[in-house]
Amino acid sequence: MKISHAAEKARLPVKTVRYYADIGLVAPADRSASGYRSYDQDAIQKLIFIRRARAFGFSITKCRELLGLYVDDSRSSADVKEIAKRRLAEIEEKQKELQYLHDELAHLISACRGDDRPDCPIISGLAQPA
Amino acid sequence: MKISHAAEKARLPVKTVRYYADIGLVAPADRSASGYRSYDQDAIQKLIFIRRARAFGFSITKCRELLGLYVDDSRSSADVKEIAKRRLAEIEEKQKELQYLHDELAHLISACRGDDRPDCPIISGLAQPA
DNA sequence: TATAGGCTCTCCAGTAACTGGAAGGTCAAG
DNA sequence: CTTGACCTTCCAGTTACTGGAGAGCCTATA
Repeated sequence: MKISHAAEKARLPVKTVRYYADIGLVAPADRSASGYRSYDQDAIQKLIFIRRARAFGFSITKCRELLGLYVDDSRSSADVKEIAKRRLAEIEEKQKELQYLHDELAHLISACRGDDRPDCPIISGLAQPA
Repeated sequence: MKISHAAEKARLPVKTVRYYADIGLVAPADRSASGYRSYDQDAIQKLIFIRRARAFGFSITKCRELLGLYVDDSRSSADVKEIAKRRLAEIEEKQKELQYLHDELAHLISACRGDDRPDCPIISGLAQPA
């Protein structure tokens, strides 16, 4: 299967699939005589796996690690769980930050009349050192 | 005031302050005879403004825009409010995404026994095309 | 006065994870 | 035989810095 077909199956841009091959994340199963990358079912499955893991916010490095566990039939589920739990903690941290940001910005916005006059609590709020 | 002092006042890394000068975001008030950047109160205020806006997730481009409004005494508060509201909507969008991610990952984690055995719902969950 | 240290300068390269584009090869259809 | 859609490689750009090299400057102390 040529790259565009594989990319479509995995729902990834062709450029990205090529990039993943370049960095040795997901190698094509083979190359045609003319140098075209050729993907089989197994490679496509890995691409899908990566797309999903990326959507969960796992970095390429973590994806590499997870992919290693994915292909390793002898891995323990504890290893995977550990990585996933750390990622979950990161997500929760990000959520807290975002909530804080949201509240503060919403507060500034609600304090702003939003009229023609230059007087603006958002601007002055941002200028506060805190 | 030399750069390290200004950076400290604004609570930004020196490298970043220099970078902001390079990209024309916040220029130093002056240069010493030997070429050292010299910052005054006004420039520091702008640096603080930028740090805060960045912490709110405004991009450098948006910061430039906001800084323009910040120094422009004739701007309307409506302009600022519009930018801030768009930003708030983005934050809320991000929050929804993150919540979805959180729930799905938490679900996978809770389904995983986390023992020595290779059987792992997280891995198989990630391998699903959806 | 010499020197040591701590600052500052510029410039270059690297980060993450792609994305866009140029120049050129391949392949099937008409 | 040509057209057009695909494929290849390689280079550059994106965002917002960060690290480091190599060199200049400034001040305090021996």
